[in-house]
Amino acid sequence: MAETGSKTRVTLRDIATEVGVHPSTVSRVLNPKTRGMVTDEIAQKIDAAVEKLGYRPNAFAQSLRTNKSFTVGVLVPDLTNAAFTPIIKGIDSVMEEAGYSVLVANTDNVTDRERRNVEKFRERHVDGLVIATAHRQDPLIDDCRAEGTPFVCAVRSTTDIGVSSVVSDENLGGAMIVSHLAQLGHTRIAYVGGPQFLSTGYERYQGIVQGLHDKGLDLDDELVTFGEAFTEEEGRRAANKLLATRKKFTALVAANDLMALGCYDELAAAGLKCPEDISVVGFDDMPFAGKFNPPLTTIQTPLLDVGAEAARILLDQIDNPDTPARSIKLRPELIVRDSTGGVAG
Amino acid sequence: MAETGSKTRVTLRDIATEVGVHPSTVSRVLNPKTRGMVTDEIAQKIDAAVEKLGYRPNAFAQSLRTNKSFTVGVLVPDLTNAAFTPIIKGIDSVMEEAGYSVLVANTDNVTDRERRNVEKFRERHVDGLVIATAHRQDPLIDDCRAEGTPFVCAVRSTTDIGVSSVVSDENLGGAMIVSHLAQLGHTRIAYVGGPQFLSTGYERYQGIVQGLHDKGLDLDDELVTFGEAFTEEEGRRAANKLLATRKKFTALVAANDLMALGCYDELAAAGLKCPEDISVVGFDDMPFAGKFNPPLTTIQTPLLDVGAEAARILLDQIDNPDTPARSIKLRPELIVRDSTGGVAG
DNA sequence: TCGATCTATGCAAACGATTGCAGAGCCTCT
DNA sequence: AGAGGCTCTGCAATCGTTTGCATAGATCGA
Repeated sequence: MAETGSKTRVTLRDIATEVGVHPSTVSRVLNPKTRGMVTDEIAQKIDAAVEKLGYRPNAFAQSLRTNKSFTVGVLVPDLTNAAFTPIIKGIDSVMEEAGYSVLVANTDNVTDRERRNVEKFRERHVDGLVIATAHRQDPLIDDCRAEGTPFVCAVRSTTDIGVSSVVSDENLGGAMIVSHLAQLGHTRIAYVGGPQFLSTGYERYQGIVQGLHDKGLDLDDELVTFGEAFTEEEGRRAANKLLATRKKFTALVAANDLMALGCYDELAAAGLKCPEDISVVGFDDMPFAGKFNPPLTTIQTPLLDVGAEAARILLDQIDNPDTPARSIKLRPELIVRDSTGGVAG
Repeated sequence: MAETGSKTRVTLRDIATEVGVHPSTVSRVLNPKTRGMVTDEIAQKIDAAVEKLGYRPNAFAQSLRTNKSFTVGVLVPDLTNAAFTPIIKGIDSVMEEAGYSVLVANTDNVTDRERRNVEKFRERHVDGLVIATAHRQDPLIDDCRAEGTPFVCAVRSTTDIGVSSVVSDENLGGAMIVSHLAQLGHTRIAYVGGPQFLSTGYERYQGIVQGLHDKGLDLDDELVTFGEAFTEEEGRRAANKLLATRKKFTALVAANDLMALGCYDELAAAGLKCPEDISVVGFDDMPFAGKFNPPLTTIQTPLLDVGAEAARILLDQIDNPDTPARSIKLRPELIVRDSTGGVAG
C-alpha cells in the first residue's frame, strides 16, 4: 500500500536506509538486468520496503543519468481530424506496451507551431518522433535528419530517400478506385485533388492518372481541380468549380473523405443526386464514412496499422540507431458503399 | 544557427566557458526572473553564445532541480471517439500557450490501464491531470485526491464534492430536448440511456425525467432502456428492446449521438422512417452529426471549451495549490436538424 | 580617504538516480 | 594453509540545472 500522508516523495535513499543498505544496492535490485547481482534475501527485503513505502522511481533523475526518456513525440496537423486519431491510438498502443509515453502536439497546420513543438520535444529529450505532418519537401524533416533524432513519417512521407515512413499504397488505392468505377461503366471521371505538396495529395492523383491510363482512359484536364487543403470547404470549392465547367461527368473521385463530403453538398445544391446522377468516391474511410448520406464508397487507409507500424519502426530505430531507414506501404482496401452505382442511361 | 555535427548536447557549462563566466550566470541570464541581476553587456554575450552554439536547456535537469515538469497528463477513455478529441485539442491549446506539454493516455475503458497510466504519469511527475474517464464513484479519483496531485475532471464528474470539474449542464440539455419535442407535439417519448455509473449517463437521464415532469409529462418506464456503454452497438441493442415492447412512441432520445446512430439502424431495420415516423435526438453534437442520414438534432456539448476551461482551472490549481476546487457547468445548445419533426397524424 | 552599502558574479550543494571501480569476505584448489 | 578467484555490496562521481550564500569591486557619503 502506498503511504498516504507523506508530503515528500520516497526516494531510493529512503528505502535504502529502511533496509539498511546502500542506495546503489536498491537500484540494482530494481533493475531487472542487475538484480542477479544481489542476494535473494536482501532483494526480497528491498522489494518489501519498496512496497511498504510506496516507492516510485523519479523519471527525471533516471533520464538525466541515462540520457533516455522513454518518451516519443507525435506531431499531427489536426487532432480533431478523425483520420489522425486512429494513428495516434495505434502509436499509443504499441508504445505503451514498450513502456514509452507519448507526447502529442497539434500543429493546426501551421509551420511555426510545428517548429516550436519539435523544439519542445527536443528540450524534453524525446527518444524519437513520429511525424504525421510531413510535406513532400519539408525543411523540418531535413532538420530532424541533421539533428539525428530517430523519426518516422506516418501517412505522409517526403521525397527524400533515406527517411523511414509508413504510408498507405496510394497508387494502388487509385487503381482500385478506377477499376471499380470502370467496372460500373464510368468513363467520364472528374477528380478533386488534395494539396500536391503533401505526398497523399500527390500520390493519390498519380494513382488515379496511372490507373486510368492503364485502362486506356484519360483524365480530362478540365475535370481536375485541386484544393489547397484536405477539408470539406476545399472540397466544396473544387466541386463547385467542376460543376461550373458544365462538362459532363458521371463519377467524381475526391482525394479524401472530407473533400468528398464537401462535394456531396455541392452536388446536392446543384440538384444532382448521388449515386443516381453522379457516383462519388473518397479516400481514407474515416470514422462514420459509412454513416453519411449516402454511405461513402472509399479507399480504406489502414490508419491504426499505420500508427502501430510507425511505432514499431521507431522503437527499432531507437534501439539500434544505425539500422537503415525502412519504408513500408500498407495495403489499402476498397470499401464499396452506396455512393457509387452504374452510370445512368 | 544550430551546430550541425555536434555529437553531444550543448550544456550550460559549454556556453559558460565560451563566454568565460560561471554556469550560474548563464542560468540567471536565461531565466527572465533573474536576468536583471546580471550586467547587460554580459547578458548579451551570453545570448549570442546561446544562439551560436544552439543551446537548449535540458528539461530533465531543470525538472529534477525545480521539481516541476511543465507537463500534464490527460486520461481519455477512447481516443477514436470523436467526442474526446475536441477536448484534448482544447486542453492542448491552452497548455501549449502556458508552456506545458501534454501527455495523453488512452485507457480503452479498462480500469487497469487507467491505473497503470496514472502510475506512469506520476513517475513522470506530471504537474497535474485532467481526467475524462471519471466514474460517478471512482476509486482512482479518491486515490488522486489522497495523493494530492492537482487534477480536474472533464465532461464526466464524480459524486464527490470538492473535486474540480468542468462539464456541460446536462440537466439543462435534457430540458431543452424536452421543450423542443413538446413543442413539436410529442408526448410519447422513449429514452435510450447511457451507463448510469457515468455522470453524463446519469445526469442526462435525470434531466430528461425532470424536464418531462416540469411539462406535466411522464416518462413511461417501459419506454426506457439503458445501454452499458455509450456506443452504437449499445444504442442498437437498446432501440431493439424498445421496439420489441410494441409500445407506441413518436420520439426517441438517446443519451449520446453514437447511441442515436445505433437507433437509426434499428428504426430503419424495423421499417420506421426518421423523422416521419419517429423523431430522434442525441447528445454531444459530435463531429459529423450534421452529416448523418438524417442530420441529427442534438444537444451540443461545448467540448472544446470544456477542454480549455479544464486546462485553465488546472493551471490555476497548479500555480496555487490551495485554491478551493472549482466546478463549472458550461451551457449546452440545442442544434435542431432534420431528425426531429412534428408528430405524425 | 575610509568604512558602509550595493551590485554583480562565483562557489558549491543540492535534486534522485546509475554505474565503473574497489574491496571484503568466502570458496576452492593445490 | 595460502594464493587466486568469485560473489556481493559500498563508494563516489556523474548527468545539467538552480539557488542560497559568500565575496570582490564599485559606489557613496562624510
